[in-house]
Amino acid sequence: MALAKESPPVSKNGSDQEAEYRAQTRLWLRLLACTTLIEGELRRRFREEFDFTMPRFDVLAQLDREPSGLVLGELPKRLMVSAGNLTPIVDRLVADGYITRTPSNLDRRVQIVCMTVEGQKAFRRMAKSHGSWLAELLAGFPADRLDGLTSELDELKGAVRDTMQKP
Amino acid sequence: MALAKESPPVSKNGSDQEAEYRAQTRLWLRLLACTTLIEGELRRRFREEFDFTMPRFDVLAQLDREPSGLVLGELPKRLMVSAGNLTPIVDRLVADGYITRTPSNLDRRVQIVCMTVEGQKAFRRMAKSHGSWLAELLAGFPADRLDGLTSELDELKGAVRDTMQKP
DNA sequence: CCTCATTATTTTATATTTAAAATAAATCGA
DNA sequence: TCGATTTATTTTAAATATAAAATAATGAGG
Repeated sequence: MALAKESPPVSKNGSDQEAEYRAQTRLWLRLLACTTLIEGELRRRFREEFDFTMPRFDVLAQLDREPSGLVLGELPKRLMVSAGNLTPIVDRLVADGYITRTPSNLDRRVQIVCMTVEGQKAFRRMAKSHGSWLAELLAGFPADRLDGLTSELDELKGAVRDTMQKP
Repeated sequence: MALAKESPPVSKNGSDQEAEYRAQTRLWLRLLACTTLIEGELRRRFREEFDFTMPRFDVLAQLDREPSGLVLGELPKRLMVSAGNLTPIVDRLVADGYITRTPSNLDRRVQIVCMTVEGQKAFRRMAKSHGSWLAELLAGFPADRLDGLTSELDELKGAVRDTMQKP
């Protein structure tokens, strides 16, 4: 591997560094603003229309793609839901009849969660609304730039994840 | 006003619409993923290093730019903190000696909050860490594309806000 | 004045979130 | 097999979030 010649200068002078700091902060604030704006509106509508929270919807969304069910412990890995948080969410989804939770025969620590038929119906109804709400909110953004922005964010996500995994 | 000739076709055919839905959903999922990834890491570090939450930091950040203090009711407008939520946050910042809260003489309903000297010191210390953490997390993203991405997100935010304000 | 509507803030009730401790079951190595 | 470690999940405790009701002060009209 080439050790020297890591393209541009490795260290930056003070004011370059400052400028980069500011640009990074601006980016972060915009990212946060966009997300909270959209998330707040989606959450509000989910609550009003379906008395559902986003994490509950996310759990159903995951199970919808796994008709044979999913090991409970898989969900915190795929979603932004902590394990401790998952228990009451699953409890309520079971109580509402949207999913079932059955212990595995092979390993009695493991719970397998699976969507019920009502759960599937409810999920599809909600997913449809979710899609149209999103379309409504994003209607003012040019459709031909959706993919470009998505790619940039993909790259950003990858860069952040790489940095976080190093130590 | 021109009624006809709204540039491209007003309605799209089914599969175009579907494709746009998917592109919008992908964008939203990336946006959410980036934000939660960075936010989670920043929150974790804030808590570990300073025993501080982000809303508490945000309040100090606002007050830092207003040396003469701010009317309490101004904060929920500027930040993503609801009014009911603000009370316990401010209570604790007062208890910790970072800010003061004094009723206005002109209107006894109004509270004016103002940063203390200790608050300023604590804020600057935390803001410095915040900046360097962000720089660390975003180091893998090309510096010369920070501003471009920020502009795109600005536009997205504007588009969403416009849509939300219409009804 | 007096009442009604508005505004600023707090309180309340309920839900959710997180980290960390606890429980419980499985596995591995001596 | 025994004991130590790991793994899956739940429980707990503290903090926060939300909406909605309550409180309190102001101001505008009649």
